[in-house]
Amino acid sequence: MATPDTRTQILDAAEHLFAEHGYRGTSVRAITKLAGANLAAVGYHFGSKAELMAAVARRVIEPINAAQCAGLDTLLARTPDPPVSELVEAFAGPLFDEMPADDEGGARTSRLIVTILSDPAEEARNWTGPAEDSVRERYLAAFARALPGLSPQELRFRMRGILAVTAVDRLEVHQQPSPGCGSPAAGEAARRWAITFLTAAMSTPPTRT
Amino acid sequence: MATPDTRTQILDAAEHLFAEHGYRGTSVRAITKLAGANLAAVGYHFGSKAELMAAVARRVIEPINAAQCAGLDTLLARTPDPPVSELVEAFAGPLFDEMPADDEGGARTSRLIVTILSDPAEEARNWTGPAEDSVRERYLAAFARALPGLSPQELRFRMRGILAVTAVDRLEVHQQPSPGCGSPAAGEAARRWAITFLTAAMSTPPTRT
DNA sequence: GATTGAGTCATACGTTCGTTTCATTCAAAC
DNA sequence: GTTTGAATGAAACGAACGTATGACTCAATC
Repeated sequence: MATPDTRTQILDAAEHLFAEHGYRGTSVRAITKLAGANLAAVGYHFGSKAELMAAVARRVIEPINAAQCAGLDTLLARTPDPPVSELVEAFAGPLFDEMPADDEGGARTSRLIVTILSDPAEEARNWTGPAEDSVRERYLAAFARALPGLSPQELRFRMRGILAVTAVDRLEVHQQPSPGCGSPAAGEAARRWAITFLTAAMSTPPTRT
Repeated sequence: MATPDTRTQILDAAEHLFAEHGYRGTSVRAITKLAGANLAAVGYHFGSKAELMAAVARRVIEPINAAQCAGLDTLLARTPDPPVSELVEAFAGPLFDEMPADDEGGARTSRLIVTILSDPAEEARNWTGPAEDSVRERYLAAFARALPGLSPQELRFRMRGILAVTAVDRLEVHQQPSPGCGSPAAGEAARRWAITFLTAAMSTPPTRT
């Protein structure tokens, strides 16, 4: 295979290192060294370290967002009121598809997503575009129809729960791998466990006030 | 009130800044400046920045662990088989009690716990002692009795879910505060939402295999 | 063959970092 | 009054950081 251009190699190296050590724990020098590129290449291709981080985040999030969007389209084409379980699967499924437990790239991706969501450095989080908000708002509306009587605040809380469970699960799988996990079967099992767990949580009646 | 000694003031300042900017995003100079102490005081009282972080983490986690432990003791003193909902409350409750959304110290604490759990810096991660593992194992056993038929792997998955939901919820509250959140009422609401959400998720039958 | 411009390179700049050193302070012990 | 030792203070260390600069390479264009 032809070696990719410098820009791509920097993106790959940055994705690897940002995922493992976070934004502040990764130096431009380490990135360019791993990429086999010159130190100044980051400035030339991306402008700054922060903009490189944004590019890395976009490249990872975009396919997940697209899959979530397409999944919702498919559901809504069939019925205007999809059941909770199918909404959960359409939303959480792509998070598993894009970070399979059985290949190394998936491990990096899951770790990187946690970084993007929780890194204390603002540079790691200030990258989201309108596309991401749009998808979340669409799911929010669909869940609101499927769960009448749930206050908007509690619904928001539950949607955060979906992200939390999927992201943190994938994180721990690779931080302290247990025997047998990492196989394709284990990845598929985790996916179904998550759907079970989250469908039950989302479907439960509103908290009595 | 008498001004606390330098050591305590450094701990307070470090807790504040580590919570807000993470381990790598906080400099010893910023800590000592906020504490009104000399730069060398950190080295003198704690040895290094990493050991200061460990001291901060211990001070925050210990009361939570103790409360989780005591809560389980109380339940088990009443019945050898507590219901899932009460186990969930005993486990997740202290996480909310120790980080109330309505006071500033609680806000700091919640952010700090997320830092401890997820900061990419190695110095912030590998600090948990055997006491923390012990409590988790005890809850694991109690949940296993309350949820017969659930495989150990799926139970582990669900326990991770509890931590994920509580931690990430408290994180986002302070990352993008929405109007009205931060009030005592909102903090109490989040606590009850979490119990509802997690009890339903934990109680659901095992995934069909 | 001269020109151009994107890309790469070595290098340096100014800053900030964690840590160390050594002098100084000051209340308690002798 | 002298000694002692914990605590603090001012200053400096070397290393690593993100970024900027200017020269060089080299295929494409004229």
